[in-house]
Amino acid sequence: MRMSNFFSQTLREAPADAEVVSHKLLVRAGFIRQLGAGIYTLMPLGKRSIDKLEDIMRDEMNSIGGQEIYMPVVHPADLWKETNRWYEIGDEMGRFYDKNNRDMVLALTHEEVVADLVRKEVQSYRQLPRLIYHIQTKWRDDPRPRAGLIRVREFTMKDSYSLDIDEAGLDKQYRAHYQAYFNIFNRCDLPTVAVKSDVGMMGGSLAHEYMYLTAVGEDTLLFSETCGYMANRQIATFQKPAAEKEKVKPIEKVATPGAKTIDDLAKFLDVPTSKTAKAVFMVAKITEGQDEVEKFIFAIVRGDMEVNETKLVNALKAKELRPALDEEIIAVGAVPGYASPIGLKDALVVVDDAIPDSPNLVAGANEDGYHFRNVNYGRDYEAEIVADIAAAQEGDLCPNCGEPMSVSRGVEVGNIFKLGTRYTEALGSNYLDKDGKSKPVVMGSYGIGSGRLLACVAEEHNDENGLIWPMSVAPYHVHIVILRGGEEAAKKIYSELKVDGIEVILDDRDESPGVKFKDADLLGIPIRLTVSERSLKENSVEFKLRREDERKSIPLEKIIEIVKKTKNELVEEISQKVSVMPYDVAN
RNA sequence: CGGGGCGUAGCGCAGUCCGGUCAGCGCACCGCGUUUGGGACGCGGGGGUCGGCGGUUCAAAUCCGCCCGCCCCGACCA
Repeated sequence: MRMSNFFSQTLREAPADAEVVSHKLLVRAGFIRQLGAGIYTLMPLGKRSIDKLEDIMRDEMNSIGGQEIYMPVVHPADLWKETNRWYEIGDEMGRFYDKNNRDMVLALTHEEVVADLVRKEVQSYRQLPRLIYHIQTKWRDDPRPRAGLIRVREFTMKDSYSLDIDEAGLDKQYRAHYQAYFNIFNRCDLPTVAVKSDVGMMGGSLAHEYMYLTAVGEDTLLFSETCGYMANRQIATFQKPAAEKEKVKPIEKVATPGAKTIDDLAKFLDVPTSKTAKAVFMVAKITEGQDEVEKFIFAIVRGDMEVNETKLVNALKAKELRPALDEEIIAVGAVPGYASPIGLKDALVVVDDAIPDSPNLVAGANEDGYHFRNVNYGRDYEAEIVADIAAAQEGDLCPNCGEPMSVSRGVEVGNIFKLGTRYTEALGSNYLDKDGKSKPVVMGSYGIGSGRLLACVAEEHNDENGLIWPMSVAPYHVHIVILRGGEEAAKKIYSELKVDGIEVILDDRDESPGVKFKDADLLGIPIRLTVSERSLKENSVEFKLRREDERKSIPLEKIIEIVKKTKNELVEEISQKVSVMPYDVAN
């Protein structure tokens, strides 16, 4: 490609909107342009890199038996009504009407379509197992897109779907993906870790997320350096410090004027926060069939802990959870700041599993300015649900090894889910087994967002001068800078490399050397050649790797060979990063 | 959805408090010339409904109201 023909330009300055480095550089280098919040155009360079990522995904999917298909972005809502997700999913779903006023859905994902396909195509156990995948646009109307391509609303995803006769078959395909995903990320030179995750809106029994650890990530991970335990904060568990065993004491009302927060209260009564009960009021939307009901939730954790809303949602099997309004709190007979589980009406009480083991806590008295001492679960009040609803925090003890855990931020670049029969049962996607019995197909679903992956690779590989692409992801292999006097020789090298299948940018623009070098650094093509009068005088070409400072002088007659060899070495170097990862469900 | 910020030329910004030569600067872009190994220089030039609508006023980028858009934090989410 001749740079004089480029559609995109480089920018000396990044848009003020861009904050994270991958966003700034991808825009400045001309890989992407923004159209709206969380909506981006891929420019020619970006498109080429995305194609490379997607081809790596295809390769790995094919190698575990995947067959590529292509499913629509626009779905009739009926299908989503059948699985109930039309009702369960909120604003995140893009909905519209077609000309006949039929409800339509913009695909957030494709489980429904797969299950529909399966019920039409698969009749017999002889047709299983299968693995299908596609690379397609999704629309998820995320409340807060951010950080360039890292979190967007419209995005392309590779998603695969495994189809099996039973759990054992699913487990096999799940494990195959577990490894294939590491292969994909390694082939993009992106370090990732797999952590167990919440199953979220997908439903299902087991899920892993592939996290790229970076400060710009929006997920928080808890991990133990001692044993290697790692989990998303959403589901991370921890060993809760046991409360001292003590005799249950009689309940006692105390005046606590002005002590509305746990800290105030602990100070005022001179007790540790672990001797208090923290009340959190939420309103949950819970789906009952096609109906939605709102329930007032009174959640209680010990004063030294925080409520983890994901855990709470899961404990409640709720669709949505929001903080309760003051008037709602008052309506159930509670007093904000002095709330108590004792004497509530119409509230669903959920207590953390550390509460029943924690005697004689201080809790509100449901009366302005008063608390109770020595409140005991079981004696003074009961809960509808007792579950782990406390959030793990830095320093909490690892559930595995008991050592204090650290936290890290990460971006989820991929995920794998054991869906089971959630969708196939809902849609009647059954097969006949050997005994002629009808059974639902067992599904798994596995996704990788290509744009997010590109952004993460950019985030990982850059310096103050620009991007530094791994050979496998680079839009071009070689970048030739023509300086004065180098025109003819450069064009000859360009043509010869192209004939040999090397992808080359030729900077034939009428620009000063400084501009050309700056742009070459910004674009981050792995190999740079500089052809000039100066180098030609010595019958040579300057050769430089983007990631290194060293410049070499290569004789003209050897340059093609050296470039090809280097390109292959860089490809090989990346493939060396692919290795077998231990599969650890416990983690 | 809550909190904060922003919207003036393709990009980065000044001007807005205090209404009136404020339609401006740098980069980018076009022409000519010089320059040519790390974002060159000179001369000349093109480009903006000042996010939109409404209001106040003799006069609005500037004041008021409503709306739209974008970014950040939180909630939420893959």
